[in-house]
Amino acid sequence: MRKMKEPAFKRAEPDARRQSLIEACARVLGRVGTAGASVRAIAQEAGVSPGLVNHYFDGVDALVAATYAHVDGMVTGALDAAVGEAGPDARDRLDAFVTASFAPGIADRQLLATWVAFWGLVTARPDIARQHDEQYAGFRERLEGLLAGCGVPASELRRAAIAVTALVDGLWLELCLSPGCFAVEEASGIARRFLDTIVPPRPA
Amino acid sequence: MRKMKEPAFKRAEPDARRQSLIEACARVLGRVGTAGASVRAIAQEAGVSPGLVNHYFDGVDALVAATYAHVDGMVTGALDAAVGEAGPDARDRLDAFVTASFAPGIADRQLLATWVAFWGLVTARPDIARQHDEQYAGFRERLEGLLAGCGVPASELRRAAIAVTALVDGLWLELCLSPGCFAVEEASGIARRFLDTIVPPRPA
DNA sequence: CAGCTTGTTGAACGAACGTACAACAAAAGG
DNA sequence: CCTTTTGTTGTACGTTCGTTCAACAAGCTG
Repeated sequence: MRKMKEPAFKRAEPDARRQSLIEACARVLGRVGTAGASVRAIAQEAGVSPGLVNHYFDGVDALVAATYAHVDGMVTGALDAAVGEAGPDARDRLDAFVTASFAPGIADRQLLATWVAFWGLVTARPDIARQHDEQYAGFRERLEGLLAGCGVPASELRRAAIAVTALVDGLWLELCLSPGCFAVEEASGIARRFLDTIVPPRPA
Repeated sequence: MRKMKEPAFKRAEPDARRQSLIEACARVLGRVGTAGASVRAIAQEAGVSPGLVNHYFDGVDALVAATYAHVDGMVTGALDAAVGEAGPDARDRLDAFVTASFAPGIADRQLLATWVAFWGLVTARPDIARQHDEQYAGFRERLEGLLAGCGVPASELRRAAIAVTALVDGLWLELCLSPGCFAVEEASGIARRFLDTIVPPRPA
């Protein structure tokens, strides 16, 4: 029987390889936390050699930033999908948005690890702080659209979006950090009740 | 002129030394972030030799955990002081509590750095997760007391405390991460308005 | 099949890390 | 003043880190 010489490695398109490194980074962050997310650990998780990380990213920080952007995009996609499935009613769409924020896979400790790693860079790196500003503004803008659809007056739109974002983020954070403290249903119940206080009642 | 031989170092009581190391750790975390908070950097900040850190703490993680506990105690003290200065009215005291959460020195990026470093340990270390559970429960309990004083019924106390904590934490977090996005006054305004919706109106 | 392009490897390097420990000296007691 | 105690030092060790780069091979081209 002839021994087939297997290829030592497979080539990949730059974008695909970048993607696989990002996903490996997210997995490592979720498993061992910020401290253990070294170039070597991430490369091993992705099944490639350590040198490849520096070939695609300027150091671990840049990879973490890219991972944050990617995970943020995934979350945004999941929330948009939930809004899309909610039907035409504006309030139903808003409720779907906040409820999906606490769904399993979103309110997840492993996901939080990516956020925490990113926040850890904000303190010392102005460019990372700017990236956070932009993505946070994007999230708020999305929420402003949903709130406007529910009849929140334009003059209060900004304040309402900041408030809802803060409440959802705070609930999400504690849900990730202390999953046993309160249930997902409690979180979405609290958020919905809060929405009742800032959204005009729907016409009966 | 006789040259005085200055002492090469000064001894300190164990508690005082521990305290100075904790404060040095907080300063280093605030300046260079989680990644740069090494044993050597913290020891240099405290003006002592590197070996002393391991003499008082079982590694950097334990020091970070102790720093978190210390900073949490300082914040609690500041909030309690604000409540104490607020006078006898229950609602005034509650307002003082949440307003003080956004005061300069509390909503501070350097303070956030300690929190982020601590959160980074929660993912991988169950004992750290338990410590977070306890301190978070303590914060919530304190808030439940203030809410009860305002006439929030006992059956809703738990839910209300979770909600207020989440909103305050969410506002505090974004205030630290993106100080330019909205003002401190906006944050406390949002929080007070939220309190109006869960606290029974005071008797006129 | 030969040649070229380039994604990928893996070792090598210096720097920084956590840890341990023997030597030292400051403070206290006699 | 001498002895004891112990907080503190500073070095040394082994490990792990990020980074670099010459060599290699996979896959395309002709």
